[in-house]
Amino acid sequence: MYLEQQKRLEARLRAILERKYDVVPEKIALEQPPNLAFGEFASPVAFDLARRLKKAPRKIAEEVIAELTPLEGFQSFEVAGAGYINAKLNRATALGSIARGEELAAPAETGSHVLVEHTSINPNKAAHIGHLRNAILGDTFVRLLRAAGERVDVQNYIDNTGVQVADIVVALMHLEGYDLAGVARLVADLAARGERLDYFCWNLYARVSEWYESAAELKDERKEIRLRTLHELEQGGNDAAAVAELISTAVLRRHLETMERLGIEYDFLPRESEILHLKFWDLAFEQLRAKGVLYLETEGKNRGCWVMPRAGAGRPDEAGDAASDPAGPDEDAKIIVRSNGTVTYVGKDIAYHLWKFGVLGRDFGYAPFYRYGDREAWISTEHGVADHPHFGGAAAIYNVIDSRQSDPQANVVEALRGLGFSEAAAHYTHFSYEMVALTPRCALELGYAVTEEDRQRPYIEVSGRKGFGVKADDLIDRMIAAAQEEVDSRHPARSPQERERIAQEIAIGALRYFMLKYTRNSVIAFDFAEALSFEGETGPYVQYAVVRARNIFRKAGVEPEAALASLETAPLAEPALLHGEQGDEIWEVWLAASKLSLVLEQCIATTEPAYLAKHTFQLAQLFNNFYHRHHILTEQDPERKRLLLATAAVVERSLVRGLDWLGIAAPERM
RNA sequence: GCGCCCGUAGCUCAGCUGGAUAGAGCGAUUGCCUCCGGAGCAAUAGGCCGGGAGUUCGAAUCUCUCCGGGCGCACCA
Repeated sequence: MYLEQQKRLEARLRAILERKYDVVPEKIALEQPPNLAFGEFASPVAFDLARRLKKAPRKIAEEVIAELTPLEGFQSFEVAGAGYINAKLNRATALGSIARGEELAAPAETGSHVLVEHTSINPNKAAHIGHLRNAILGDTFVRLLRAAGERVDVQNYIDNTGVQVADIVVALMHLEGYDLAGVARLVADLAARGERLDYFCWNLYARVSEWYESAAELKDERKEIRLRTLHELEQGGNDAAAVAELISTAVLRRHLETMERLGIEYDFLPRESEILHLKFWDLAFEQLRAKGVLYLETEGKNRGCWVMPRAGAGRPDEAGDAASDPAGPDEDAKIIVRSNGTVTYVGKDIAYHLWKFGVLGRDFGYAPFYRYGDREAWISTEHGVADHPHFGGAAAIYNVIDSRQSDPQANVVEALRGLGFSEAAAHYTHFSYEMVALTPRCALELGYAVTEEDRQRPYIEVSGRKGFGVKADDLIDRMIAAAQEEVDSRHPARSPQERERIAQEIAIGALRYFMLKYTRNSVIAFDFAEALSFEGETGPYVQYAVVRARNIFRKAGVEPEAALASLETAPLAEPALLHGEQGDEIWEVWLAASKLSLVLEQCIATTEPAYLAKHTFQLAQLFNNFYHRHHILTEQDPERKRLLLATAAVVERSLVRGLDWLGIAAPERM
């Protein structure tokens, strides 16, 4: 993962500190100096030592440097500022290391089994831009984990028996008057006309939400229909459940198609219907009750419910039995089983997560559901097929869920901990992110009625219930159209098929980059002008840098690999080419290109893909700058030309790989 | 009321475990095609990093507090 030189410097620093000052630092801090003039690495260790040794940091730095020199691969060391130890690499040697791809060496397979859950859209309407952020973040993180050698299963949880699906069933059967056969015909008709079912449901869902509220005197009656329908779905074996199955399955297929346009695939689609029918909850309840995580409330407003104390709600362990607490019932406790005996969402989620960690004691049935060229996405069923892969039983899980759900997520972790699965609880990560909202301007542009109050806000929350938002496929369509227009005008001579493929790669690159460039806890105030931009800090900008590099190799008739290999067989004869003003510029590009693995590691440690997006942009920027200052093909000095070509090659390699981890293709032309 | 997130240039956002002159994109102004394609490059203007206090050799970054904005806290999912 790192350059040999860096490892060597760290080891030597550690040895010096131990021998000379008798301190054993946990980690040797190595930073990247703000300016190349300070060298390639800088260590602030002298500052820490200064306090402990009551000695001036500069003095310590000098002493350390005296012991550092000489060090293989390094040219010199010096004290700078208040006591930094700055290290300068032997650039020509380091160049060889980078050209060989030393720091890119594939990491060893960790063997651990990681599970990432993302997307998880209610299968009752079209996916919107908020879902896109979720799926793109999740998919990118999966790519990062796999790049780091993890074995990852991707799951997309399908809540096919929840209120949202129930609402659509109510809309079809009560509002529209369809029966089961009628719904089947409707689905077939829409498909025959090439209409998107999820779009049809988008409008229907907004209408039924309105219907519940519209007539005051009928409100209770309509809510009653909804509740009854929900129970019918949970029980199964009736027409309402059959309609739900029909619609949710068809909408799910649409969601998978939408995501496939963005290169997003899943391994397993666990459904809530199986969690119910296979009675996952019964097993979870046994464990929860036996371990005293749940208790039956006998007093107060939660009387008759099985509840769980909330995390951080005082001393749950101490009293042992919170119900007998002299202070009275814990009214703030989380209800897991209602007084009517039904299980809440959190309860089902606890059972599901016990399965994820392989400690439930029961498995799903599996059946193939959706084909991706050479592989299959499996779905849960009650009985399943005999021959199937096994999912679940993960060592670590990541749940990509927006930050609004952090409370229920915390409840699940608390339950795991209460059951004694502290290892599992410690490897449960809520991969949280903020929502995508619309700017008031964007809402008006789309023709929505915006209240005066909303107009004053920085952004307005998207709402599927109100039908307020930008549908994922609409955005993708618009982006492809915009890219297509550009490609058509730039490459009229290319075949329509090729132009279309390039336009798609650019559009997807722009969309994925747009969703990834914001850090997770920043709310995205969506605006078409920004999303549709292909200039500046965008995916196409990075793609374009790759295209430029490739154009050079095409014209030169050289392969990038050969340009790099040339530095391995014959090291740079004139190290001076890497020094001076021009040399610094070139060397800076190499250094940035070599940081890819470091960035990958950082992205995983902080569950933040945005760092990689930023990094690829910065590298592309450095390269574009380099491209304008150094004209490669007309370079007369052969040794210098060899260096310039290799520079383009190392950038091309690094960018293509980084983009691949982001799920962004690098076109041959654009 | 309690919890979580945010407040950095006109706008949208970066700023890694506190560290060397606070960065980028967009927008504005001005340049750059005898050149590997300009989806590009260069330059200029623009910031008491929301206010205050504290910790530290050193704070945009950590702690407290106040102000402003967002989102959660249901026998909904």
